[in-house]
Amino acid sequence: MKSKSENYFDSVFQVVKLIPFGRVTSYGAIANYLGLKSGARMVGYAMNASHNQEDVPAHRVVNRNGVLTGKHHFAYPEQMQELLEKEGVLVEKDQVVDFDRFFWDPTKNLL
DNA sequence: CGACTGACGGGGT
DNA sequence: GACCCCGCCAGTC
Repeated sequence: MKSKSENYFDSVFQVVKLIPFGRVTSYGAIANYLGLKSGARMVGYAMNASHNQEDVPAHRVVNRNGVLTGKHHFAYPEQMQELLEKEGVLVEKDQVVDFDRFFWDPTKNLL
């Protein structure tokens, strides 16, 4: 089932899976890592399919503003914030506190 | 086949 | 600093 596009989603999933505990990243960063530069939206789309992938911590993926834009897509909106706070990432007003500090860039995972 | 939408980002006004 | 518009690509109506 599914189309060949599944491979594209899989690529996004793999990157998201690489996000360390207590870290967050942005859609644009993942898109850039995949070469989709402006395809940040596609990353969010892929995350929508991540519902079938428990190993994909979509809650660690926020927009470049550090805002939990996709919280509404979880089982319940508060789940995303709860999961992040459980990992030590404080969220206030649907926004990650010290986002720049917790930000994890996939292109820097080589470090 | 055509048009709109969408978990975004960047640039311009 | 806030607001608006465009682009990108894929999926759905």
